[in-house]
Amino acid sequence: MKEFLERITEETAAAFAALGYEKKHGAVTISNRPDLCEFQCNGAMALAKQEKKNPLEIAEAVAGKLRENKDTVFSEVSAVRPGFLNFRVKEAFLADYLGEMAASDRFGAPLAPKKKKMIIDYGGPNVAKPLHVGHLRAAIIGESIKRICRFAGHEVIGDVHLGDWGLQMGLIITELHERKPSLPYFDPEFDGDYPEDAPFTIGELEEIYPTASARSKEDEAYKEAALLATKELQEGRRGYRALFKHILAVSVADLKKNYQDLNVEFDLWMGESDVQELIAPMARRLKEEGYAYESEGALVVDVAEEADTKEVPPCMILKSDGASLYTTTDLATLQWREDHEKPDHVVYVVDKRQEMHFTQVFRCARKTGIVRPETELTFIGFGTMNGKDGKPFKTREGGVMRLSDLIADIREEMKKKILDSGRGATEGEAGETAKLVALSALKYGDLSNQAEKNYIFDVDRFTSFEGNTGPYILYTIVRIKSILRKYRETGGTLEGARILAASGEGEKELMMKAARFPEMIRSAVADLSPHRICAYLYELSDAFNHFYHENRILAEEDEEKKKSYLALLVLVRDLAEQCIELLGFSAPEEM
RNA sequence: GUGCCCGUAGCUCAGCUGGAUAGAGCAACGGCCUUCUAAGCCGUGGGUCGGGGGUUCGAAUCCCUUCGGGCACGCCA
Repeated sequence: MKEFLERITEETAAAFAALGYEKKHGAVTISNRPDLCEFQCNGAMALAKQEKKNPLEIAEAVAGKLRENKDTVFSEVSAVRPGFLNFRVKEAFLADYLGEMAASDRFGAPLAPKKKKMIIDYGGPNVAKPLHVGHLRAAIIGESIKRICRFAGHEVIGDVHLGDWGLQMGLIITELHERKPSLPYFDPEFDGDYPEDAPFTIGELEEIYPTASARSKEDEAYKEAALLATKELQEGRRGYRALFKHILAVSVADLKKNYQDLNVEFDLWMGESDVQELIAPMARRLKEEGYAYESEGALVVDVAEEADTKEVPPCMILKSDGASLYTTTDLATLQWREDHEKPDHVVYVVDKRQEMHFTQVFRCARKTGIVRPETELTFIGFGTMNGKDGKPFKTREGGVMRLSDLIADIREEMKKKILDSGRGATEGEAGETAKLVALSALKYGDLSNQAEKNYIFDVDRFTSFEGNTGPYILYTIVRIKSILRKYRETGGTLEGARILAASGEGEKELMMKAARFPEMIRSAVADLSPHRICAYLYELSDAFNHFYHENRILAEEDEEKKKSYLALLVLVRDLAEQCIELLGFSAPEEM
């Protein structure tokens, strides 16, 4: 189905065309002066410049043409001062449009013209290290973008892309060796089966790594040992590979639990270690085919382009000591994806400070044919999460905050508020509701800011139940659900209910907001921008709350009208729940 | 040094391809609960859109310049 503005624009465009002007001048937009009109068209002014005519005369001619049409969607058309065309639409037309939306399984939202296979890379956690707030934005934004793309009709794979290779593994192995030297993993002579259970818990693992990391900075011999262990692991030493598998398994189980708390789900749990065997052949090929050459001892590929306004350094494939780096693994990962998934589009949701790195990787991948020429590669860089002081977010003690602690704090805060609200929730109910509300606070707080900008992470503000927050959105949905429930409980049925032409102002406002859902989705999909959805959701909620205070829905005596109100509520509830689903959280029945 | 991003109300942020009086939320103040969840609603006060030029009938929006802040610039990830 067509978007609401498209429908209206068809009519104005036809009027422009009938007068011998280009159709494009008929573009209608939402009014920025709601006191004067609902919609406006500014085309007459642009046209006047081009035709060297009086804009008001053109506007008046168009208005006249529009008034000739008896089946018009407009209830009011006027041409005003410099050359604006102002409109109001017929309530019945609006109601019919909403009826169509309600009957559509996707509320009239457009499907992407061409279905793509996409991979969204938005994890990046390190094995053996707890998730911290630095991983929060990638998870929240990436998850939402994944859902948005799926809603647009694409086939989407979410990839966690674990950091599971490198020195950190050697450090853990070395520290473990010190603590439990008798384990069979360290005995080069051992050729039996290693134990199935890991010789450590996630708690120990999370303590072992920082300890080892700190010690390696002071103890040269220790560091040497760690480097050696890393090398031996990479060369396939049997006991170390077995330990590595344990570390990975224990860590991944814990990560999954953490991501689950965020309502974030990955389809692919690949990591850097999975592409290691691709590196050597890849480097060899690039060298043989003349893409890569030696520079200052390292193997590099030039990726600078003539149009560059800044210097783009060569893309480094191998360090001068022959070791791989971040770039290498990312290229190998693209290679793996090409080989196994053949995606049409790969999207990276990563801290924006890594933009240069991805520019290099993308160019190198294209130049060397690691990806096909038609494969789209997109970098979505998000800004830093700062504390109230405007500096990167830290705990009160100045350390890095663990994600699990942050979530627990917010849940606790929410639970307290729910119990204090005096709505009679039990301890257990409050706890469950608090989980949903906490998630809405956290995610909405993040997504309502534009991803690419830095933002102030203010727990007090996000967990506040007032204003433009996740809890406010949920509260609005819960209110609607409550009314619908009450109606059902008193034996009401919505059989045959349909949305009638609005009779009140708040009602029409709400209906106009609802009608904008399809165009909002289109732009959110086009820009991969969850922030658009938040803005819409807030406006929709706001419009509903106005309507709610203006009308006593269940007490409405006109039965047809009451049913129409309720049908509208069903649509608004469904739209709002579709929106929060795309943002990655959900609403309780009561709160 | 080179390049990118940001600068809008006391605070946190919207403002789409330039349009008619720059919008929200918080904070402040004043109202509205015997009636569908007051976690709400209504109202009041608060802005030379960092500064200066320019393009245009019209600029927060486009161009130039300047100041202030952030970030990135081959062997970390």
